[in-house]
Amino acid sequence: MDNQAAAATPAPSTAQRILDAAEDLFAEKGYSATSLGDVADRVGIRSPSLYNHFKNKEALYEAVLERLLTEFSAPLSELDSGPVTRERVFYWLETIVRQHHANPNLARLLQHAALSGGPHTNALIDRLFSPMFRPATQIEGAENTLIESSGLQPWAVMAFNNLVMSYVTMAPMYRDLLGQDPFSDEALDNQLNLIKTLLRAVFEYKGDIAPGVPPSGE
Amino acid sequence: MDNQAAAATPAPSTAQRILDAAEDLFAEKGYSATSLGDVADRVGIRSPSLYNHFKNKEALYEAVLERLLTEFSAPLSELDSGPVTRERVFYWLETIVRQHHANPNLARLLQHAALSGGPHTNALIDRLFSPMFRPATQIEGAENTLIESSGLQPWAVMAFNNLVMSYVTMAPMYRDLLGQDPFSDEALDNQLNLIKTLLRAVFEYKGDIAPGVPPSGE
DNA sequence: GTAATTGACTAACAATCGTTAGTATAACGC
DNA sequence: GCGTTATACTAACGATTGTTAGTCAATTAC
Repeated sequence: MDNQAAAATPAPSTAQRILDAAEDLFAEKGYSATSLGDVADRVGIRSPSLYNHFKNKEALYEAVLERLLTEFSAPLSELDSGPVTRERVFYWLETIVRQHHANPNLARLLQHAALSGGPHTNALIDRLFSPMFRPATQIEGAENTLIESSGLQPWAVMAFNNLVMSYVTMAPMYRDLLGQDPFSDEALDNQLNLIKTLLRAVFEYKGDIAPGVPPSGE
Repeated sequence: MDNQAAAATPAPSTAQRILDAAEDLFAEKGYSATSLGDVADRVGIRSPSLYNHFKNKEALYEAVLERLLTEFSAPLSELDSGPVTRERVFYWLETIVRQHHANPNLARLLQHAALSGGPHTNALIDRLFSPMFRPATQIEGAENTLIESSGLQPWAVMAFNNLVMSYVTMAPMYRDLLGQDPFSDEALDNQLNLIKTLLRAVFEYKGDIAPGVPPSGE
């Protein structure tokens, strides 16, 4: 009768179940469009009972955010030290892609925050993005690539990050457009393939910086 | 006294001013987080007066969407016919970038719709994205590039589109991160430079498809 | 000039929101 | 066993929401 298998994943506490429900709803609808009644309904309790676990809606949101940020920053913390080789950049990108596939909610929450430009944005920026822009960051052996030598590096870093995150935030649209589950293993492979190919192209491209193309027709 | 200069841009009607205000607010906060009171305040009227111009909130939203879609589809309609050359792909990308810089609201509205996966999404998809995936679309002279030959083409098309749109939807974050106005002329040049460089790298890259990088550290 | 239409307004509604107060029940400490 | 704590509940609040009804001044039609 004792469920040792379930002991590995013990029955989640009410607070955790509230966090789970709130995370999904905040990520889908955003802060103000998510009602505490919706959260409570998903948990199977009444909305005033939420106040036994969180001070108010704002505190619940911040708890959701905190849990997501620690979840996402953990696997990447090991990259903080040591030289930044090309291989580590690839590994870093692949890790991020897999993380966002495993849990799309952080990207969605971040996108909501960025759109509304609310006060939540700053905390997100500091925790997630600022580490990407440490001044000493330069990729070994990439001194003369198009990105490094053209002053576009921070833009390029953001671009690749956006590539990963927008895939997640646009996922419902991908589903309708391409007719397949954007979170399937096959889709994950496709995205990894594409994004690594783009990164390789950037690293190995030896041509000039885009000189501009005459906008007139043929 | 007659203002001939103003005749070129005649005083906008109340309906237009409502559309302008609603467009900004829907794009910033999303549908349900935007109240008709906010819209009315921006126009300088009371919220019930909105009903003299639009049937209800939903109709106002759809009118905003309709105006944006026609505004954005017009400059690109000329690309519907004729062969798809590389130069035309560059021109198409540059046009899209410039459009979204001139008015970021469509991208933001689209991002809100995609996140919430609401019923508005389908109309947006059909009008904006489906033309990108006409079956006969193949880029002249690109038969053997990495994108064309690897079955990644629709993914790549979406990736480049996401690159453009996520720049806009993440603009507030760019402002705080990079410390400059993401919609300045200089920033526009930077983004155009980066995105064209990426596209050139994709077109001219002759290496293999990403073979995967051993994820183990050094 | 008068009638009709437009478009603003105020007042008010039902619903929903976040939140508080007060109560009851089950579990836990000693 | 008993008091304490934790956590669920119902009832109710003030505020805000989208929306309707009805009024009134200004513009337009003839």
